[in-house]
Amino acid sequence: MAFLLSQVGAHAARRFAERVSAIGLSAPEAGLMGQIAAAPGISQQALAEHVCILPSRIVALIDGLQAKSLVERRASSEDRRSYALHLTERGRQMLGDMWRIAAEHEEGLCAALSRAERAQLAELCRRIADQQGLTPGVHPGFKQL
Amino acid sequence: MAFLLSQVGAHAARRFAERVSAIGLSAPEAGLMGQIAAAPGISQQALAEHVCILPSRIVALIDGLQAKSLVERRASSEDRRSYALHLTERGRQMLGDMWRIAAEHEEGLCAALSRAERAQLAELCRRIADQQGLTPGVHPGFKQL
DNA sequence: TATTGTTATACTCTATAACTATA
DNA sequence: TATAGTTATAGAGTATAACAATA
Repeated sequence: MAFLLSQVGAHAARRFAERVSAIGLSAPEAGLMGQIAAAPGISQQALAEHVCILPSRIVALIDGLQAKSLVERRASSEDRRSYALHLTERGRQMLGDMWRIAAEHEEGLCAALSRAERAQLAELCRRIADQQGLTPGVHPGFKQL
Repeated sequence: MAFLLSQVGAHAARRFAERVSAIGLSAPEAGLMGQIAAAPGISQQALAEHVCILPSRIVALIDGLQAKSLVERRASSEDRRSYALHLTERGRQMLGDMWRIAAEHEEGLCAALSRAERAQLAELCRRIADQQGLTPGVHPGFKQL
């Protein structure tokens, strides 16, 4: 059963990655944009700690998002060492597309289940996630150790 | 919800990998040993196709398992190009340990759920897996394209 | 002295193509 | 000519350490 969960989960992640690649995003990029939207002005270090990615990887990911004009690094007012990360207008539009794609993905993935069954599945997964200490909204795919 | 599934699934995979590493196996190695046990004498090509790993990666994985004396490559009687893969006696013992670890893992992962709820979760996941065309026992973690 | 962002580096995983020996 | 196994190689992803600017 643990295998089954892992199997379905990996399949879901893979299909989502395929879908968002259509708008030029990788899954980690999409996840990071969601986190920045949820905490505008966050620093790279704080973001790295929150999603458990190494700071060196954050740099590369933000570089990519900045090159696509989806995220901007603003100078922080308090600490001249750090940046305040924000989505650009284009980034916000892209995030909207991303959520539309996520909804389609969800619909496709759960096609075999009724609404009631989907709610039931969500509740069981949520109970496991809570008990296992998973941070809501943070994918363990990025996690060292 | 798709995200939740992927999150819990990735967590499950990660914890399993940590657990089997205690007996010196990686998760792909453990999976491959299970497949060989289920189809003794299978060739590397057939194995590669079945689990959707590239033949070149199979070579490296089987090299590793052979170096640990868990798998042996016997000469095929029909086709001198191909090998027939078998678990060694030590490999069978190791697979037993692996199943014990998998059972512990399952118990730990589902600690938040009652027996009835686990069965319910398994059934819902199985329905998704069937409808999505996932091969039972084959993890999409190894899958190109 | 410690911290933020960054670069350099290494190791694994994954993917492609080319080679060899058989068929 | 096609196939099984193999090798070489290149590209991601991930981890470590070290560096410059600032605190």
